[in-house]
Amino acid sequence: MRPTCRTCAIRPSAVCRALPPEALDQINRLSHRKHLTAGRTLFAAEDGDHTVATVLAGVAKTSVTSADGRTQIVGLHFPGDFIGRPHAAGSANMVEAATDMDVCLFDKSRFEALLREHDGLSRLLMARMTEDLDAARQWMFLLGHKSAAERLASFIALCIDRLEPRCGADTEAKPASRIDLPLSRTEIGHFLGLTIETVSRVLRRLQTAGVIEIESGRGIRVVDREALAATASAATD
Amino acid sequence: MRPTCRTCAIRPSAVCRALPPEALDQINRLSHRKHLTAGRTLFAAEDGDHTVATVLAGVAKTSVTSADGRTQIVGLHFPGDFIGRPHAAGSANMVEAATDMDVCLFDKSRFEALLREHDGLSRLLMARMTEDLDAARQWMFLLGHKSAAERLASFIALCIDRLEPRCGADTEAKPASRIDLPLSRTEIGHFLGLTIETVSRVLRRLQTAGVIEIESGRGIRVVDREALAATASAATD
DNA sequence: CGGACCCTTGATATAATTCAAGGGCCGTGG
DNA sequence: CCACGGCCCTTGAATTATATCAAGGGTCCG
Repeated sequence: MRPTCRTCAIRPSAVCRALPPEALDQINRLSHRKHLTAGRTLFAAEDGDHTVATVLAGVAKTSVTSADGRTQIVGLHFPGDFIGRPHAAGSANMVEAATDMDVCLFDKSRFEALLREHDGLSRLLMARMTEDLDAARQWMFLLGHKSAAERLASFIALCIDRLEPRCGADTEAKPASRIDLPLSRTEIGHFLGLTIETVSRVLRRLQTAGVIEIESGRGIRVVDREALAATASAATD
Repeated sequence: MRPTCRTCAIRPSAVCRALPPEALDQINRLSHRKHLTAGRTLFAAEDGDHTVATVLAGVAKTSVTSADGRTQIVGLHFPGDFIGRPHAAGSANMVEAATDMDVCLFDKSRFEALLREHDGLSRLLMARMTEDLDAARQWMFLLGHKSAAERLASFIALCIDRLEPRCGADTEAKPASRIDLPLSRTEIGHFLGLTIETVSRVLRRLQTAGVIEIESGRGIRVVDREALAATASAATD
C-alpha cells in the first residue's frame, strides 16, 4: 500500500501538521514521495527551483561554494524539516542528500496556494523559518568563536539531538547513545570550518578523553553526555 | 508636522510597501516612530518581545553571547530592514542600536493581524526572511573559510552597499565613495570572528595596499572598488 | 590482487591570537 | 587653560591553534 498523508509517520513533526484533517486528501494528491541515494542533488544552484520538500528520513545538506572551490555546509535538514523557498527566488546554494533519504515533494506554486488557503500553515512555516535563522546564527557563533573541540562536540550533540531514536515519552536518563554521523569526515570539516585532519584528530582526542567512542566509520557512541555538553558549552542557548 | 506612513521615505524599501494605499492610514495608527541613541537595546534577550520594527535610519545589530562572555554579532539591520519574529517565540538574542537610529515600531500581535489581512505583506515578509537566511549563510561561509583580509573587505563592501547614499538612478561609475562604518573596531571583530588587533592591522594593510583610506575614527573611503571586491572575493554569490 | 577511497597520524608552517605597551581624542574638573 | 583619566585604537613581540604537507593504513569492490 502506498503511504499516504493520513498514515505519514513524520507528519506530527512536519509543517503539514498545521493542516486540518479535511485537507489531508488534498495535500496527498499534491505531494509525492521520492527516495534519494546519498550524494544525489535535491535542488541544484541555478535551478529554477520549482519544488519544496519535507524530509521524511535521512539527512540533507545545504552548501555554499566559492569560485575557488572552498565549500561551507550552511545547513543540515533532518526528518521533519522543511526545505524550500516559498514566495522567494531560487538561491545559488545547493541542496544534496547527505545520506540515503526519503523526501516528500510539493510543486512550489501549489504549495504557495496552500499557504494562502491555510493560515495555520503559513504561520507555522514562518515560525520554522525563524528557527532556521536562529540555528544559522547559533552556527555563526560556533564558526566565529568556538575551538575545534567545541565545534565537534556541538556537532555531535546536534546529531544526537536530531537523530537519536526517541523511546516514546521517555525523558529518563539515556546512559550511552549511539548514532551514525550523517556526514563524512570531509563534510564535517566543511560544516565546522575545519580541515579533515583536524576533525580526525579532535575526534580521537574526544575518544581518549572518554567522552565518545568511535566505531568503525561513521558510527559513534556517546559515553559521557555531560562531558559532551560541557565541551560543546558556550551558548547553545 | 509628524511624519506619517504616507510621507515615509523608506516605505518603498520596507515591507510596508506591500500594503495597498488604502491601508496606509490604518498602519499609521498602529505604528509609532522612536529615536534610539547608539548602544540602546531594542529587543532584550529574555524579553517578552511584543514588538516588531522597521529600521528607518541608522544600523542595529543582533548578537549572540555565550555564558563565558564571548560575543558574536550575527546580523546587521540597515534602513528598510524588518526586525522581529512574527508567529515565533522570542529568542535569546539581543538587538541593539549600533549607531543612533530611528525605528518604526508595531505591536507584534497587531502586526500578525495585518499579516493575516494582507496576503501581499505576508508574502513579502517571507521573502525577506529567506533573504535574511541567505545572508546568514553567506556569513557562515565567511566565518568558516575566509581570511582576515577577505572578511574585512566583505564587511566594507556590505556597508558600502547598504549605506552609501544612492544618487538617484545613478548606475554610473562611482569613483571614490566614503561612509562611516556603523561599528566600532571591537564590534567589527565580533561580527567577523576576529580580535580587535587583527581588525586594526588588516585595515591598515588594506590602506597600505591602496584599497581604502582610513579617516579618523569610523570614516572610511574606498579608493579602489575593484580591488575591494577582489579581496572580498570568494562567493558573494 | 590491485586500486580507489577515506580516514588517521606525524612533522612543519603560518595566520591569527594573546600579551604588552603606547598614542590620540574627549570630556571633566581643578 | 591645562591636567587627568577613560576609552578606543594602533603597533610590536611572542605564542598557539589549526592548516598544510606528507605518508601510511584500513576497507570495500571489481
